[in-house]
Amino acid sequence: MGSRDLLPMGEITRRSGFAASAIRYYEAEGLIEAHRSGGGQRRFERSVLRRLAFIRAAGNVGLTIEEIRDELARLPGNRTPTKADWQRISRHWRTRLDEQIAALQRLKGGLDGCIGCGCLSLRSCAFSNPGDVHAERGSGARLLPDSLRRPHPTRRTPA
Amino acid sequence: MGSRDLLPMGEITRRSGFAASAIRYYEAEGLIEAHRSGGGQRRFERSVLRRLAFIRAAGNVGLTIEEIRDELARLPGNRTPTKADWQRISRHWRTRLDEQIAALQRLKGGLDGCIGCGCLSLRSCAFSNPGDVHAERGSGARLLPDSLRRPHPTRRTPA
DNA sequence: GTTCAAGTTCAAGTGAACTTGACTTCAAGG
DNA sequence: CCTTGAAGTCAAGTTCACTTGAACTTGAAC
Repeated sequence: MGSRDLLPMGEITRRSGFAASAIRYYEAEGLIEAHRSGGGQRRFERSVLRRLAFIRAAGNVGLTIEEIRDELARLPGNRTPTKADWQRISRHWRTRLDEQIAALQRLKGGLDGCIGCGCLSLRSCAFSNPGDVHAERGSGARLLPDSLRRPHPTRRTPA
Repeated sequence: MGSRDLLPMGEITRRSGFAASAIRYYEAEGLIEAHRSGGGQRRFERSVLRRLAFIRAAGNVGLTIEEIRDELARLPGNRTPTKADWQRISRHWRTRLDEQIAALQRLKGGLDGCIGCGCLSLRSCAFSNPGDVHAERGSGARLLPDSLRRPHPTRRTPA
């Protein structure tokens, strides 16, 4: 079937909601592919709209470009994701989401306990203990998994 | 009571878990205050440990430095947060956490519906519709509130 | 008095995910 | 042919929350 009717940039930006610069960036990063017209203009296959939808969804779930690239790389070629593809991916994302939800609920639970306690003392408040009490190497129960700990580029290993 | 026994940097870093550079940064940003010794060294009041605990907690909830500064600014001076302070703040955070949790659950719900549907077509998949269907001005149901939409510095107004 | 860990400042770097600027070129209409 | 708007490139800029490095100075202990 048709490898004809390729879509120009404008169509893609309009239908995907991404800025042209983002589209180019994704191409440069290898998340999507583009053919070229006689002059150097990009011409996209219809399937990149699906890829872009995927990218947006994955981004919303909190995957990095790197992770998204990996995930996409497992879908052979431009193939429309199969049921199996989708199930694997869904599992991945669901796990992530479950973690995030659980983390937030733990945090909220701690907060409930805190209301009106006037604490926020370093030793007793569930919100802030990572610093003082069992200080350095956070072995104890982390309230937030790294995935939610504020995507701090450099903070990674607080050293 | 003691406005004596001020704490030096090392004590603060040890007990708060923040790096010295972070402490200095927070001072520069006006989140905390410091006295100075004869030479120029910082001497902190005990209360800044509480402030730092607050900062860490707030950061974990996802507040930006800007927001934390605002919140702190409402606590008069160095006053130990009162019950009322805490209740207001807790409400604020709880709201935010509730939003975040709800958002993730909506997302997960959409994902459940998606499993095995083989969709991710731009028009039907709950995960990716913001782009295509009701395109531009996202008036429809957002799956993710801005608070979770990936703190994208520049993405703010996708323009 | 000497030593040296602990402290200081200031400028510059980091990483993620794009955007912006400063042009140049393409493609379709008149 | 000429204009116009959509598209191209490439380097550099942006935001956030810090960290890092260089180049000193302090201050508590011996």
